[in-house]
Amino acid sequence: MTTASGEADRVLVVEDDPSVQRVLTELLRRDGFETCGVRTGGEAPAAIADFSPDLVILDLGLPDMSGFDVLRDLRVHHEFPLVVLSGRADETDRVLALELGADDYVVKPFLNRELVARVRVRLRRPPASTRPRAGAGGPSVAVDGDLVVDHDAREVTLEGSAVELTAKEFDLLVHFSGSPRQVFTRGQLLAAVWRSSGDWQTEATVTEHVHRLRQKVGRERIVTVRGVGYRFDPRTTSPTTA
Amino acid sequence: MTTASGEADRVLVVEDDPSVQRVLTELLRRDGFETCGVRTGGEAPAAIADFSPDLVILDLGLPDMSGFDVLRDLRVHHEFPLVVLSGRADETDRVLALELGADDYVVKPFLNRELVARVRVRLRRPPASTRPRAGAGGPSVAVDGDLVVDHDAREVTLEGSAVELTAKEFDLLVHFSGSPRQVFTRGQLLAAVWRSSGDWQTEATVTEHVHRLRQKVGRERIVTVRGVGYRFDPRTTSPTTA
DNA sequence: CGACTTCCTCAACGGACGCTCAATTCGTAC
DNA sequence: GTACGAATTGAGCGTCCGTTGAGGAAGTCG
Repeated sequence: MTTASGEADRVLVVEDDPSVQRVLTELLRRDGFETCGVRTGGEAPAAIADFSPDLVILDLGLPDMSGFDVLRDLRVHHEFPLVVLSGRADETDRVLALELGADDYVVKPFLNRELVARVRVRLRRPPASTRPRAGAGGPSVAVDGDLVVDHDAREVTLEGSAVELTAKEFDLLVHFSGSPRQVFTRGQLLAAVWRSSGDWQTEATVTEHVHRLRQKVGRERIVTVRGVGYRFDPRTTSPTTA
Repeated sequence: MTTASGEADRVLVVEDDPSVQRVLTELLRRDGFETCGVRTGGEAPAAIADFSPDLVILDLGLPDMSGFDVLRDLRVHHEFPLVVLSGRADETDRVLALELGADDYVVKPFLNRELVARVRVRLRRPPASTRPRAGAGGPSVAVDGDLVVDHDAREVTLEGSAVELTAKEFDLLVHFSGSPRQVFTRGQLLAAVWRSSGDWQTEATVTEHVHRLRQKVGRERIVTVRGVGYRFDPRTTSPTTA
């Protein structure tokens, strides 16, 4: 029952010691995972792009850069579960790694079956992570009735004529149209759309942008869920029509 | 910055050793969690119903029953993250606990700050973009005869037509429909649905909301258990059908 | 390098919605 | 018949949302 739907989960192992690397990949492969290994933190980004892992095992004691830096970088750009391996058992290191975004911290030397079990637990939680990230995966154009959202061109047309959206308005619309009928709280929208800026904005900002967006794409497309947040409702005109 | 919007996460500690119990609850409380402690596995279900924890810490070495049995039972009925504590360091125990549904396994004696860090990791809110779509995990739509409860959209339809529910009414319905035929006292419903506001509301408020909910989803679905509370009874139309 | 434009942020306010609770009526158990 | 618990109603009041406008940052053009 490891892999519900045919496809094996992919695990990327970032580990400089060749023997540990071999043990890990062999263990995981025997357990039904697809694996890929790199030796340095510098190679990780490319490997992630090529391999699209569902989970990453990261050795903190890499030769080329601080493991904590690698960890932070990975966490900023990616959402897959991240299991940290380390030779250091200090509490400080453990806490730091976990707070930087690691989902688990395993001290070397590790127990083989336990490590595999921990990997499986991390892959069990979020059942099917949304894979369509890398270029080819997701559709670059979302359509809803007479509203067309072109992600690549960052352009929106309504009834055939272009709609001028600002950057934030567009990001907001993309987020909404990517999960139709899903209710988002203002906090969630802040986290998703205002991700870049370090300082936390007020939730009033979200309210105001929703207001602007409504004026431009039609008031009825974004419905207010009082006490909770907002939801993007696709135009379900008369289903009989077409 | 712990949680997005004000509300403290609740942690239930199931641990027989009083001193460990005290250390744990004190640690967590100092870190901003609400805590509740019980001493045996047998007390756990009632504590969960009353306290509605967001995470449970479970000592495997309980006096009254096998920790593994408790673990399995909890996992069957609940979805909250579950951190296992144990004095036993054998790999077999670790693997077994993880495969039975534990989300983490910490060996005693534990490091205080690490344990808190691990609790926080398990409670870390999944980024909005990772939200499980309809499908696995927790079903995002509950159906009962002609009543459909869409959790993501926070929308309810009865016989195909939409029902307008307020925020509290919806939360209440979700809680009920998540545990059909389970009787809840008004106090339990307050703890589960009215969790945000620090001051305890009157139980009369629950009565009144049940009343409103009945008007909207059908009187017969919510049964009064006199002297105790309420229970959600699914439409057991003709069992012969289907 | 400076003026202009665009857009982001947030505070302020009016209005509406819904939460809360008290008071009264109803039903049931003893 | 009486007493206790639940149902129902209604009104006060707090909270949340929509809207507007001003201040300010960032980018653009001359």
